[in-house]
Amino acid sequence: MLTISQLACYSGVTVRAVRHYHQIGLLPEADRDSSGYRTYDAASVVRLIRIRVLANAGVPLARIEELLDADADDFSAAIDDIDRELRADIRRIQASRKRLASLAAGDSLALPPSVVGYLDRLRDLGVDERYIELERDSWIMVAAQVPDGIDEMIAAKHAGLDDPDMVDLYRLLSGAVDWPADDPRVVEIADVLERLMIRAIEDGQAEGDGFDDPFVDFLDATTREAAPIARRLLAILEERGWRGWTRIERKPDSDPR
Amino acid sequence: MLTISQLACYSGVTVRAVRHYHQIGLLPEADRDSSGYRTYDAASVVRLIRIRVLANAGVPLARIEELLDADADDFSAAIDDIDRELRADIRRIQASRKRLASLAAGDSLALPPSVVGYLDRLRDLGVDERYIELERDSWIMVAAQVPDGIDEMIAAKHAGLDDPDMVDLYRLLSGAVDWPADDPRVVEIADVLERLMIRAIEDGQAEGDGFDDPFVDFLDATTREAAPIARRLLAILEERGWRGWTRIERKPDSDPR
DNA sequence: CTTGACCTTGACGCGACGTCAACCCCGGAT
DNA sequence: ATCCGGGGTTGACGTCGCGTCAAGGTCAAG
Repeated sequence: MLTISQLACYSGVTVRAVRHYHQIGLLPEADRDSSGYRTYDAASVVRLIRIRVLANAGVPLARIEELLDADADDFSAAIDDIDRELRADIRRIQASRKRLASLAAGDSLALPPSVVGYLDRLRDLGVDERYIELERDSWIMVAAQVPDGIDEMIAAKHAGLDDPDMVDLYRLLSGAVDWPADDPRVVEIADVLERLMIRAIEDGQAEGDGFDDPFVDFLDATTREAAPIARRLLAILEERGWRGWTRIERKPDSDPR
Repeated sequence: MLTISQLACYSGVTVRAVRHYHQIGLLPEADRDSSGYRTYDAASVVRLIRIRVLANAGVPLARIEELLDADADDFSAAIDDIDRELRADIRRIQASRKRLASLAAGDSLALPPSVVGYLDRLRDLGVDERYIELERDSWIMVAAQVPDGIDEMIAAKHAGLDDPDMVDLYRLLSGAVDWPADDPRVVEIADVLERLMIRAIEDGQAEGDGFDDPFVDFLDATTREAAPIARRLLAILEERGWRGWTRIERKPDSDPR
């Protein structure tokens, strides 16, 4: 008769594992000797070795019992099933590795390459780094919201930069992050911006953006918090009949001028 | 300002996950409104999205914080490190899959192919299935104990079957599993067995088997329990100066005849 | 008689949350 | 005023396969 540590040794498992198998019912509770020690025999060793073989092959403990006394067909069906799960595990990890690799390749922690390219272009235009960080954060949120539409949106933004007014706008905004809330130059920004918006609507660029309204409101609110001047700018635009910043939209009751 | 579910929605995580990140300190505890609700802003969304990007790339939560504000070198070093771990995970699972495949291929739940072949040969010799099961269980234990030596041992057993006495022995043992404990034919078995043992010693086959003594004792004890006749057989051999069954060995004080 | 190596049960810990439970808060309909 | 449904809050348990510690009882040997 064997003690639990001898059983464990001959079966190649730890004592703790044996007790665990008892606990979950995989190994039936063993007989006890006069002082309460568990006693085992060769049959226990053989059963435990079989359990280990299956466990080492990646079979979950909960499924081992059914395998131990399954006929050949059920057995191989179960094996197929388990192998499928193992393959799925591997695929999951490989997907992680791909994402990890794209992070290492420079994806600026949540930004697709197209956005990185766009921000680089802004940098080339001389836009202030602090303003770029504001844009970047917005793009991070947008990319998380509509991951499939992001490249298209960025393409549209690139096209927008062909308009000198847009370049002008960025130059103005870039400096404006420091302006006090009542800086009068804000009107200049509003003028440029309004021209751009009117042209965007004429060109039919102000179509569905795929966002839902609360998200647009949230981005607008974020913009308002971003710099002292932002609140004023949006207020002026609102006076002139525009609705927000994120989405180009006229207020329903505004005259078309 | 956002509620927790809005934050979760914009960041692509579950509410529970957000609270979990609070709990482990990955996301700093948010401010509360008058009724105790957590309130969030855009910065929270951005941070949470970054956390998700890293988590989805397989970075353990515990290591995400250090990555969020690491410089490029530390970052890519950490990424390499994590990728190594992911590769190790994959290798582990693939090792499991290999073992699983060899199970499906017929490895009789813990038996290497060489042993299966040997047992098949016994079957061909007409050995009773019940006796074969006894041998099989012993081989399972032996294979678990000395996995690297098993093929060599089986080769030696195959060679042993060239001796007609060995075939004879198996025939006798095969029938003997049913004999009552006092069956007189046991002497016949002892005679054959003793001839074989003497020859084995002469041929130098009784060398180190790689087992330690307690394991040999255990196998002997198991043998004694296996059939009614076994105890008698071993007792007779002991009278004649032999020590056990698993290991061919003379008792130290026995005359060399 | 002590020592050290065994055995026993019970419990927490890991990782990343999912899933109750029990209760609070708020706005809208009855 | 009340109810309802859909938010929010904390707290706790479950997952999986054990490792590890705690606090004690048992046993063979010196």
